[in-house]
Amino acid sequence: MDNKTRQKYEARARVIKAMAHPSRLFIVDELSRGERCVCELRDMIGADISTVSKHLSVLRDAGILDDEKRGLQVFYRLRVPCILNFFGCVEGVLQANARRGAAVAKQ
Amino acid sequence: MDNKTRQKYEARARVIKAMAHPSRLFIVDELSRGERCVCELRDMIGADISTVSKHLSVLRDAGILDDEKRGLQVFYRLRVPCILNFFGCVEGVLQANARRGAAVAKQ
DNA sequence: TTGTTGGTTGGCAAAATAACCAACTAACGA
DNA sequence: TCGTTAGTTGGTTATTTTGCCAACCAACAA
Repeated sequence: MDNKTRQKYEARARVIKAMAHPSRLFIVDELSRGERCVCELRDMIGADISTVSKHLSVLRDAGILDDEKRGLQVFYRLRVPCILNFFGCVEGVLQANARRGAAVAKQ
Repeated sequence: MDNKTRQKYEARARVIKAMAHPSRLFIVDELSRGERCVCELRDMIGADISTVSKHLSVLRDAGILDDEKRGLQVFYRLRVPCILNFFGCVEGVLQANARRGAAVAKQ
């Protein structure tokens, strides 16, 4: 694998990595229904606000979210809606796993 | 977020996490063109075979790959082709980032 | 100006990942 | 049986990620 190819996959991995955390997946899912401020997300997730803020900046830095400050609050929204397509496929994987789990259990 | 919801996002994150590495992304991409044995992937990736083997088991354990031993070799293949849809969206994010980077540079 | 609210940043400790080497197993051939 | 090849597993070390607390910043109100 040459250097250019390696860089291509590293760039892709940075985007995927940004999604690779339960709270961050929740955020993406929630923002698919419209923008939310940090405090709303903190209430839903139930973690320290600094933790939520860091998750949001991971997603923003990856190019998945945009932020906008209005008054005291900062609102985040999805920048790339196609990111939602992930969920369908991931659910498919999980359901296939469940079926396989059941089949293995029967053996 | 209740416990059941948390578990849902944890399950999804496990699948996404399995993809969140440059070599594993490369493997998924390569297997989209057909099954490959471990040694072929090792040659392409250029890492120790034990490293490649561990990457493959991460993807298999997540339910993304299937493996089959034939003779001395173990062949891996994609179990869930829809995983490829990820790439299109990820490329879109990267291109949007590049445009934004150019725009920021112009400021 | 002072206080308050909403959010970000720095720092730290704990946990998870990653890569290699070494040891091992399985399948095959001589 | 013995050696070889293909791959997996265990162990170790280095790096990254995570989450909280504390300190800080920005916008607004009193």
